[in-house]
Amino acid sequence: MTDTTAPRTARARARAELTQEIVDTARAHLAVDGAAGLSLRAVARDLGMVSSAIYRYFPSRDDLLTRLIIDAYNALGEAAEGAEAQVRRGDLRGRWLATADGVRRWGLKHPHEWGLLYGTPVPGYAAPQDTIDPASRVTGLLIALLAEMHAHGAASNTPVPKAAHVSLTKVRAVIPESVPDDLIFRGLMAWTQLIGTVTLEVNGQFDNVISGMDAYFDHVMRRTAVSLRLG
Amino acid sequence: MTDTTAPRTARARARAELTQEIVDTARAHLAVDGAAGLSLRAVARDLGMVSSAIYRYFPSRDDLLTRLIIDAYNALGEAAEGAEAQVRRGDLRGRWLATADGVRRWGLKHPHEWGLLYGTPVPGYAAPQDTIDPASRVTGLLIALLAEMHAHGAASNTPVPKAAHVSLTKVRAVIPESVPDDLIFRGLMAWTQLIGTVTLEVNGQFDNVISGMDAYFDHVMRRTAVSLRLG
DNA sequence: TGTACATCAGTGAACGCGCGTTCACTGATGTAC
DNA sequence: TGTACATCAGTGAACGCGCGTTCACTGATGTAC
Repeated sequence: MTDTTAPRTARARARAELTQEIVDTARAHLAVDGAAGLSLRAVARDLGMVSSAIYRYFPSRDDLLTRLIIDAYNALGEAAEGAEAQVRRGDLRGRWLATADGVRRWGLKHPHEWGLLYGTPVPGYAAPQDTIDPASRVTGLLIALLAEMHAHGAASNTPVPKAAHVSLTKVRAVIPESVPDDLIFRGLMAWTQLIGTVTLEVNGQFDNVISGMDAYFDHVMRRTAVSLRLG
Repeated sequence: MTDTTAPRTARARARAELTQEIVDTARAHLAVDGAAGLSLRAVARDLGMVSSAIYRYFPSRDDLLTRLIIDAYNALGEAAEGAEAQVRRGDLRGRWLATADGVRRWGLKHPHEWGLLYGTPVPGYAAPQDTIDPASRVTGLLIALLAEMHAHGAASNTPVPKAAHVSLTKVRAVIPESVPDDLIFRGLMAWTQLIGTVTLEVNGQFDNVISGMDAYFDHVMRRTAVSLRLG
């Protein structure tokens, strides 16, 4: 009857629970006030603790912020993966559209967390190494798609100028070697179109420009699918 | 010998100069600390005034911020227009590339001002009407290009689904009627690609992904030109 | 051209607020024998 | 199973900081006659 993975002692269990409560409360504050307005004292107040007590759980405000960023990347990753997983594996275009839709939905639901990931960096905060893995989880989906597209013989071998080829050196480290330059460019541009469209929408830049963002986004992502040769 | 447009009295002249000094100092602070860190007291300190003196020039911090936003839109507009004006009028593709390059250069030179325009909105700040005109100055260039493209007979009349057509209702108010839906979508997507790429670069999202952003950006904008049918 | 009054810029003190972080402490929980 | 000591969570006070904004005031500049 013992929970094998659960923390053994009551103290450890309480600690895990309270840590989670702190993170949840902080996330709620983030959703209302944005990253700049996130305050340890306010979080402590909400939990009925004294502000210094937080320091038993997080050594500083920045560490709490890091935790929120990691959680946000994972939540976005899960949302995208979940949406993408609904689609028949062979339907590459459908998988792209589902990923895009999942990403957008999550972003609209969590605008301030979106800002934390893709918006203006928080002044004075430098993201540590720990955020890299969760961050790449989201892009992993797209890379998998590109690899499959290539394997299924997508006609996308147009050569690319030398300078443009060289600019891909770093990104090649995380993409299967066989994927040609041309396809990588299409992928990066599709990715930028997706993140850019959602960011502009979240920030309200389309407010007086587009009527009916759902239809607009859908059509834009269909066109992007075409440019990915998934049309 | 009288300056016809200049303010008449010494007082008015001093006022105009100091107002400008306040704005310049504030912009310098913005460049270092970002919008959230912009403080009236710090600006006053730099100018050797007492903090309350600022209120003779700007009724509140938000009004100063509004002024900075308007100036930034105008500066970006000028940078883009200046770059675009160098190109022979008939060379539509060259004009697009020059515009893109001008926009990027300005963004990289003024990352925090870029963030003010296209980044996460400043918490608690609502942009007033006065910012609309300067904001549309930047997009005006692209709209002019689209109109000329159409006039020069760009083949871009592929019909667009009903829902997508409807989503363009608002934007149609600022675009010549003759420009077809298909071309508007190409334009909006090119715009998003441009703003998105610069935003991601300014925020450091390409740091461990792309080596040689100049070449990357150039190639991406050439491809975008192709998708605009300027290839 | 000179005087009287109105306008305005800048001062200095104050209000009221919130923040991150440190530190010595009490009392409860966990561990080793 | 019971006791002695070590670990840890949470307290409350304090440090030192910065902020936006208001207000009564002085002294200089501008305007009307």
